[in-house]
Amino acid sequence: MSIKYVILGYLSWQPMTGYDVKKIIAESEILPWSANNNQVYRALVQLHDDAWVSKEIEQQDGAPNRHVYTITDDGVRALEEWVQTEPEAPISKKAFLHQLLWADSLDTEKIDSLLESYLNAVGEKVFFLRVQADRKPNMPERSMREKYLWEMIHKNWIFQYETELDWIRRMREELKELEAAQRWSKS
Amino acid sequence: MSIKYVILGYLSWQPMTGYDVKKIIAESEILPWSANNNQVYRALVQLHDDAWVSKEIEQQDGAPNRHVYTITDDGVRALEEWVQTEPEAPISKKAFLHQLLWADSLDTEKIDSLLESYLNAVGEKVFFLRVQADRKPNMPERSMREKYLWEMIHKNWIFQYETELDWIRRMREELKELEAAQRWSKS
DNA sequence: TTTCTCATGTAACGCGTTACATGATTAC
DNA sequence: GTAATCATGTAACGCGTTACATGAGAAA
Repeated sequence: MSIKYVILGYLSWQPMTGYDVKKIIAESEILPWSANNNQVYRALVQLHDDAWVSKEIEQQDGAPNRHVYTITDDGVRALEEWVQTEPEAPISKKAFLHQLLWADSLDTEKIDSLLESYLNAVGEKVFFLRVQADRKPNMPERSMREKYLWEMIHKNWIFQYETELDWIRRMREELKELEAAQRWSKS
Repeated sequence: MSIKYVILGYLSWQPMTGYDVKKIIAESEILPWSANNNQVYRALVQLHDDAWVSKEIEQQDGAPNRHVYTITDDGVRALEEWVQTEPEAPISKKAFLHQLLWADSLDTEKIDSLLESYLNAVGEKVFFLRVQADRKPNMPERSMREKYLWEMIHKNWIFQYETELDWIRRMREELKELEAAQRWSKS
């Protein structure tokens, strides 16, 4: 997936330095990158090579010079094209589900406590998503519709994790019932 | 995430060759790997080096010899430990949402048709998930509980994509309303 | 005095992907 | 005759990660 275009997107909102971009990516709950220097600074070099951004160097003393990147007309066009590329279904990595596939060797209590841990992990994630959806840092609101788009995108993530929470709760109950039913049939 | 352990899991169900493993991964709707040779055959070499699987070579003529891998006691133990490792929240890559973030430069009709394409992509995915959840290929059912676990894992994926479909439908309606409201206020 | 923020960059490595390579048998 | 299935493997490459490297000023 293209971190390159995501960065270009933010530059279409405001001119920024690599350091700024890095911070936005690191703080965001919905951008799935770790925001390491390697990727961000390289992407900016690429964007500059493509002439999708221009670069201005602000002299500083006491700190390295700031390289401020600004989107160009070519960049605006490239972004608009990318936005219209054929949508693809999301791809999720649910490592825990792969663990669960082979969890039948554990007793039901152990499985239940694993599910509880999973519930907590997902719950925490939702919590931070909610906080960020409320505070709206680094969220462009250049029009009512843009504001709506951003809010819905945040809701998308919240809904996804809430669906997960429902699934966990349901599973914990049903596993208890299954266990009870089997104990009954054995005695 | 560890394709290595997923492969070990399947070997805990049945002894298999690399070719068999590859087919299972390729056919599965819920395993997120492309099942390329490089990964599968290397993983099997690693598992063998770890002594988590043993290897038997079946002589054949007309085709390469079959290398049949069988899980060892050490392997069973390693799998059981891995199953109990601390669960982590899922990580999703929703490339389309990143496109939508910067879609405010498009008119509402264009956005709607993008959403429609996304709806189709996700709808197709759900369809195949449903088919596979029904047919249950390569699904171990060594106990009632294992059967239940596998069914719930498939449902998890179906629920996730259905939540996505609901979100898309809602968004398409709300965007139309927003558009109408704004046209009203302008005239 | 230690830690945080600002600000840029490089090196080494892991995981995953596509494509390449071989070759017999079976099905259409 | 062409394509799919069986069956093993290697090479090149891209994307992402952690860790390394530097260095000043401000805050705790």
